[in-house]
Amino acid sequence: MKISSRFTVAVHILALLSIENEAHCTSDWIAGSVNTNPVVVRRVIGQLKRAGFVQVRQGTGGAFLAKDIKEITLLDIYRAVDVVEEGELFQMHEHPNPQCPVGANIQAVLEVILRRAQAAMEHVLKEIPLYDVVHLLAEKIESSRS
Amino acid sequence: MKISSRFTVAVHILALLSIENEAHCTSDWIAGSVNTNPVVVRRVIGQLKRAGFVQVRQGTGGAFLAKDIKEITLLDIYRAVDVVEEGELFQMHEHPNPQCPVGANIQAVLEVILRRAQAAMEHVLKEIPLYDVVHLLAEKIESSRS
DNA sequence: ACGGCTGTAACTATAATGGTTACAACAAAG
DNA sequence: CTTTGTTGTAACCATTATAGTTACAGCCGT
Repeated sequence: MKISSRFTVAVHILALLSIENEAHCTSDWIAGSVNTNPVVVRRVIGQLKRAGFVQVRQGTGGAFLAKDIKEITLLDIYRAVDVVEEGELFQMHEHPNPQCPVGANIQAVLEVILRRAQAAMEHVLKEIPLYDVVHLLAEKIESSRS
Repeated sequence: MKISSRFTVAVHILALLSIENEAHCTSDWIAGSVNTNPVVVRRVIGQLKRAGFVQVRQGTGGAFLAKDIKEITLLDIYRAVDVVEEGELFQMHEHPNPQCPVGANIQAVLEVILRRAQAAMEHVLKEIPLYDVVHLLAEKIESSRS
């Protein structure tokens, strides 16, 4: 099972807004870069808006960044698009038998360990500001232009 | 999205085989502890068998451990039950627009970062032998008996 | 008033999960 | 050698999430 592409799409959108900040970034135009449907883009942008990362111009349209890219981490984005519940990356089986000593205790033991594993993954995301992604991207774009 | 409970069920089963090693561990009996259907248990055991962690007695039935629990890590189990593809915890969107500088380069940038995040999570699992789980479990069982 | 864009609802296809029934193959016990 | 209990696997189902799509009311600048 994979973590929904909503997350990587959200990063794509934000990086796009940062790099093409002159353009009139409509959902249609963004969808062209991501290669998906404009409605999918609007849905993700809706979540980014609620998190305060972007704003959208009413009527005339177009999204733009509403927060410094040094102050948005990948973890913030990951949380904003709601791809993994807090502390619930791993699915436990519902009701192990409380009569069985193993069934009665396995969940408590596993929960501690699995939360730690999840936290390790999320910690990596937390340490990476969107700024880094944008700058790695800018470098790559630069070098591929040559 | 959550990682399939096949993983936690597999850990449950292996811990059960270790702790109740006297018992005649049929899929029916194990299913009673996990609280699921025996076929679900047999499917998981099939994967654990392929990985060489358990053996099953033909005809008469019953599974038992085939490897030292100090030599099985949670990562091994996680791999055995095939819950997350190698390096693909995060879903990328299929074909970002190669004409767009962002679309053309975002995946390469994200892949490095996201693989690192996944690796951090899996590293935690790698450091935990089944032995630790079984012993934490045994302690808990002991203390809840009092 | 027009035209282009957004936000959202509603519907769809696809895929994975976990549960269930069914049954052939197998081996031990009588 | 037949009975009994178990395994391995196929087949099917309900449920859920994802991602794409159509449709349309509402907004706002021109």
